[in-house]
Amino acid sequence: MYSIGYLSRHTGVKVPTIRFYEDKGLLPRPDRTAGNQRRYDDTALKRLFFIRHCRDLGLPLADVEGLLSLEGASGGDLNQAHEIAGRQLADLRDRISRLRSLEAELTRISKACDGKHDHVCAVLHAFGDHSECAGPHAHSK
Amino acid sequence: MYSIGYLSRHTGVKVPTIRFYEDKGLLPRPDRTAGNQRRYDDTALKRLFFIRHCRDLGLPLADVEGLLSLEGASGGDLNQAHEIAGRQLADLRDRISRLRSLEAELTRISKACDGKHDHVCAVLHAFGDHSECAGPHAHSK
DNA sequence: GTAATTCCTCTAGTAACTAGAGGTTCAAGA
DNA sequence: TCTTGAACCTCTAGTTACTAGAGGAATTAC
Repeated sequence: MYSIGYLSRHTGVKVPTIRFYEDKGLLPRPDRTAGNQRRYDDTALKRLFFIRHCRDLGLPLADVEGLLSLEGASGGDLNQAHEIAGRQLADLRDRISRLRSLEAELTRISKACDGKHDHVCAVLHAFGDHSECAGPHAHSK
Repeated sequence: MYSIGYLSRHTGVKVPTIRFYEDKGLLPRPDRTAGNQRRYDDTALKRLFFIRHCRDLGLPLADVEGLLSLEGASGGDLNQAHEIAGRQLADLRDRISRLRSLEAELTRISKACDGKHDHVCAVLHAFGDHSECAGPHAHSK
């Protein structure tokens, strides 16, 4: 049986965050000691690893919950897992392409007046001037 | 003089968000009509464009505030603007590289059991298994 | 036995908005 | 001038995914 601190150290998820996941229903309520402290087993440890990995991959908690609910599912239900992975991938690619155009523009801005910024700085101007952007850029997420 | 709705339509910033920015001190409190409605001038319009552009570039509001406070500044103060642009650029590049490694992994996961997902799905397995990752990936932002 | 560490619950705060309730003002047409 | 509908007002509360802190109890190490 593991304490919450042990879980935290081994998964890299902070202690308050573990409690937060419990609150949200992502982790089942664990057994408690006589003194009311949480004690976890290996199943909980694995589940927390799973959550952490999904979060690292950028999945929102709602999707993680969806995946967790598929545990032990079979057949058609598993299409949901594929769908989540696919959706996430598309989202990721979109984010990357948008960030790349932002990178191009920031590079432009940063170089705008290298060194020689006297009285009216081109950087400030560039931040304010949308018209110089290479392409359209939606709100970054 | 422009209404808040006009500002919204012309900058693409939603009406409640404009009020929010005013609350946060990013936009000065505008004049009001006898009936207490906000009326803006061109200066406010430009300022809002500036804010929006910065937000599109991914700057947090705190940084936007910093840039706005540099208005009319000269000499050394302008280094701050460069610093913000540079910092933002570094952050962006970091995000892009992390997202790219996530993309690689999600691609792997998505292909894990194409079509043939019978009873224990590789996708679910892959989501839970950190050890198969190509490289380390910190929490995506 | 005692001291240090870890744990408990609870509230509130973060960023950057968004949504809704309930009510007022403005602008345009009849 | 009157009326109607759109746009405006303030205020509260909700969103996501945590994080921080207060005040106190339990556990662990020596």
